[in-house]
Amino acid sequence: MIAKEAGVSNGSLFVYFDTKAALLNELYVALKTEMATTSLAGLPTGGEPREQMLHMWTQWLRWATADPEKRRALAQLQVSDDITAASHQAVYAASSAIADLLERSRAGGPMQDAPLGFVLTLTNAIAETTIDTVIRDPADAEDLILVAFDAIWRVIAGV
Amino acid sequence: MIAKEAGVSNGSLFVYFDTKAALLNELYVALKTEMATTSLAGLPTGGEPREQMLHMWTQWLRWATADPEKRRALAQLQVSDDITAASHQAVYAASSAIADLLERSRAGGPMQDAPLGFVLTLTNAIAETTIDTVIRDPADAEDLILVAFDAIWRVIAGV
Amino acid sequence: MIAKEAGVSNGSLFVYFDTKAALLNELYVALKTEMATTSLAGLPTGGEPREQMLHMWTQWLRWATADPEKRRALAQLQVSDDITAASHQAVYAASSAIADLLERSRAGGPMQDAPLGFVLTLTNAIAETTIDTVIRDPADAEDLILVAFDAIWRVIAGV
Amino acid sequence: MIAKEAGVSNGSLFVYFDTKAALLNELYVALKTEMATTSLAGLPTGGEPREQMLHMWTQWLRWATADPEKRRALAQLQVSDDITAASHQAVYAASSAIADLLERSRAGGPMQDAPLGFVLTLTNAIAETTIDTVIRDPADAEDLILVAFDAIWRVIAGV
DNA sequence: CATGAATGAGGCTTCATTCAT
DNA sequence: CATGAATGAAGCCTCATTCAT
Repeated sequence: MIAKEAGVSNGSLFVYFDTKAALLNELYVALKTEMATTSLAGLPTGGEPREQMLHMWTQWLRWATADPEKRRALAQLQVSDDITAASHQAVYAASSAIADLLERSRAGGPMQDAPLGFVLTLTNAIAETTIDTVIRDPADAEDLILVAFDAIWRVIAGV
Repeated sequence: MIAKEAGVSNGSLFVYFDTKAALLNELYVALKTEMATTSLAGLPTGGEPREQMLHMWTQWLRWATADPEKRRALAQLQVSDDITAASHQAVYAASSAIADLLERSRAGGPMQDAPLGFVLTLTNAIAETTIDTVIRDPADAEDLILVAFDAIWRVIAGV
Repeated sequence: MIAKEAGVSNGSLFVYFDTKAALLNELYVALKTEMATTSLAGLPTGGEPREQMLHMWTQWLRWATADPEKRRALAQLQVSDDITAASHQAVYAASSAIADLLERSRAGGPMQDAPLGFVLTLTNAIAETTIDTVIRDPADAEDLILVAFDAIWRVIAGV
Repeated sequence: MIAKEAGVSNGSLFVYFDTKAALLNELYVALKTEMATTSLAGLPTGGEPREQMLHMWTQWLRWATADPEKRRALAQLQVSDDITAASHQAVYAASSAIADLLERSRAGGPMQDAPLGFVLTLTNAIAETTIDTVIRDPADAEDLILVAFDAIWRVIAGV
């Protein structure tokens, strides 16, 4: 199915990926990296953490809701047995700019002593829940995105 | 594999479940229902919403962390194409007591106008993130559970 | 499927038939016997062979076209590996009255020296072809039945 | 069983045939086409219809009796639910030369007004009955084939 | 005698992978 | 490097049959 969708022969897949799992892992890392890159594009430098977070948040949700298939793929890859710890680690590394932003945002807040990885996955989980809700019912997307941002900000910064 | 694990013949599976998908759907609903029931067991009646939420939260996390395999199964079932809308609906119905508690908890707070379903899935997502983190590294479970509870409470009640 | 159609449990089938093949054989013999009996009912005694044949022919086609499912079942049973030589023999025996009629009909004709079994199966084949055609397109049934009778009579009696 | 007989792996079957039914349909059309082609090979052009029919008849029976397994396969395929209307149609189309011959043969005879398809299946049925009889008891094959030809000729041309 | 749960062999099909061209 | 035929293990499911109740 992947070969057909890509318009190549099934054999060609194995020229570039040793196994199916290898392909899935690369896809996973690529999608997550794309997501991180897109979310951080044009981040207002020198701005307040909250302003920067809002910027990232908006782009993040826009990216994911614009392409529900990618979102759906990620949802399944994230829990798949095929994705190795190395891939998860690579994603974590590719998210360092986001981690930095979270680090600055939580400074002095109730989450300042939690493991950073926890704060990151928490943010991720809230974003994905919001995305799924928006995809399922795009009616009040604008409102929901803001409500969700206030929520995540309360989680991280506490205000 | 399921048949062997269950100690019955493969054919016997199909005496009770018409298809593999039917089995998965029943399992999904059963696990989620068990989770909801367990979380709500012994809920202090007449207590404050926050106190009740904390009770639920604690039991929820205890249930999930006590049985990582169930948690892992749920993680994959939740995003599986095999789970029908009817099953998701059944789970939603079985979660009405939790929904009630959330409804009371968010009264007057920043989430009071959001769709209840969104608040429910958000709570779920935060819980699962916490669970996964605890399972992966059970060292500081106690702390993390409380930190996470404060976070979810900020999300819902805003304080 | 047979059990459900019959409104009994699957187990009950095996109270009356040792194997599925046994059931099919009994069904085959029963259907063929019913067909023979019906075809010969009210045969004008003392009439000319041609008159008797026409009588049989008409009733035969009527029986088969009235119940296409039985016809279809017979078509498949006839070529099934499950039907034993004994069953085929039993059908042959149950068709003795038809055989007698054929014997009288072919006397002095071009088929008088052929094996009687061949004449019988030939008659059968022509009847079934006619039946299938009538079932598929019942429009000109009356005409076709007569045209076919003339044909079979030419085969047997040669006129 | 088919794969083993063919000396290929089971999976290879599905490289060439999407389903088992597709294979059976192709086999059915191929066998019938082979039969038609063989029967008509070397047809004496410009001869009398009767002479041509006899030629076809002889080759037809020779082909079928020479390979009882093919005959047996056809007997079951012909009544199988797996064979589609399209396949039956394809066979009909591949039999057009036979149909032509039948058309010429019945001109002015008692079958001239019957549906051509009926005459075709009738001829087929008589041939198959003859074949089965010959296969079962090859002793007097020569005689039977001629007796049967006279019969089919009486059916079609009436003489 | 009737039932229906239990069984396991077998059937059709998919699919990840290999490899000769 | 690209292809696609070939493979065979594995997967889901059906079904004839058995047997305890």
